[in-house]
Amino acid sequence: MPRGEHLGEFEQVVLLAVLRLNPDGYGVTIRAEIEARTGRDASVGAVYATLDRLETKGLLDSHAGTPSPTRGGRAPRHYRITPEGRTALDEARRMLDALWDGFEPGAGSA
Amino acid sequence: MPRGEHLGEFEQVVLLAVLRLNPDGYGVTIRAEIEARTGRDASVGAVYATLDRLETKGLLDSHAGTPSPTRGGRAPRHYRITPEGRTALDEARRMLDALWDGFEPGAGSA
DNA sequence: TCCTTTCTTCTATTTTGTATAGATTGGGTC
DNA sequence: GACCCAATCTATACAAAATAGAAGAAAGGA
Repeated sequence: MPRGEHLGEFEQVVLLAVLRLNPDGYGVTIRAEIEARTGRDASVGAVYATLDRLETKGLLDSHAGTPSPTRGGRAPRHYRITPEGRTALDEARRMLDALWDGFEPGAGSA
Repeated sequence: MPRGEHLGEFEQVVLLAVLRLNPDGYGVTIRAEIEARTGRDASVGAVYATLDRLETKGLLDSHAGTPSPTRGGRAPRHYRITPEGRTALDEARRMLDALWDGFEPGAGSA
């Protein structure tokens, strides 16, 4: 198996959050989405580092936004998922589904 | 990851394979199960290292098996998932499901 | 004995994940 | 118009997880 082929756990989470917010998500809202959906409070640095890595891999791309918040603030950097990113996500999901098959979550018995 | 809170990507895969093989999986068969189900050819070292880490965390436990293969061979170490392991798996799945919700895989563009 | 088979351990290295601190930007305030 | 403040991103350092493959160990047969 060629190296660097799989999405890390947090990479999947971030990619999914970007997908949900498409195409306007940026650092702060992405982090908020993760927390809102999963209850997981990721650090700011963790989010940006992962976003950056994902962009380097071509799974995400970004462009500067216009700074128009109610008061002050630096221009946000918006992220969009690329077709490659979407494919990687589907692939990761397919893999997990194949392993879960027949063992639905919560089915403690057996 | 604050003190063993989240499962890594490969940790999830290995845990799931152990669950499927419960309670008789061991290194070699676990690796084979992963390959059979996902097509992913994980290295031997990756599997054992992960198994070990998972056991240290209490998500898996192991016991020596009896060596009864058709011909020779060292005794295998069997792995079973613990209730904590099962809980961690359900939690990881719940998190991913929450993020996928409304964006079923393969649904390409809106 | 020693060879073969099956399975596990070990060590080194790269990739991912996390935290903290700080730089940058633009608007408000006086 | 200099200064402060809040929102956002960047840099750096380090910890944990993932990878690769060679080496070691135990059991049975020739």
